[in-house]
Amino acid sequence: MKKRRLAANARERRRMNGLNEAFDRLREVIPSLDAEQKLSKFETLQMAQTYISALRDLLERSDMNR
DNA sequence: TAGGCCATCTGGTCCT
DNA sequence: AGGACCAGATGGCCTA
Repeated sequence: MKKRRLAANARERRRMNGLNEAFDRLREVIPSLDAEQKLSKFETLQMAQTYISALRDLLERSDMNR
């Protein structure tokens, strides 16, 4: 049934939209060197991981000073 | 114009 | 059964 396929396509499109919105939100919270042009999805994940590691590091250091 | 990034379609599999 | 999730294929757009 062609109708079902089309409906499934639409759902998939919506699903990917949700995913992309999540990527946009993630881009907003990670600092990027040039705010100029946006990071690709892959770059976004990489930067997020790097950023989180840096913050975790910072946290550990500040814990040590108390 | 070749390579990177992306959106969309699709069929398979898993979950409810 | 039907929806959610996933990965592969394909084609379009942009830019280095």
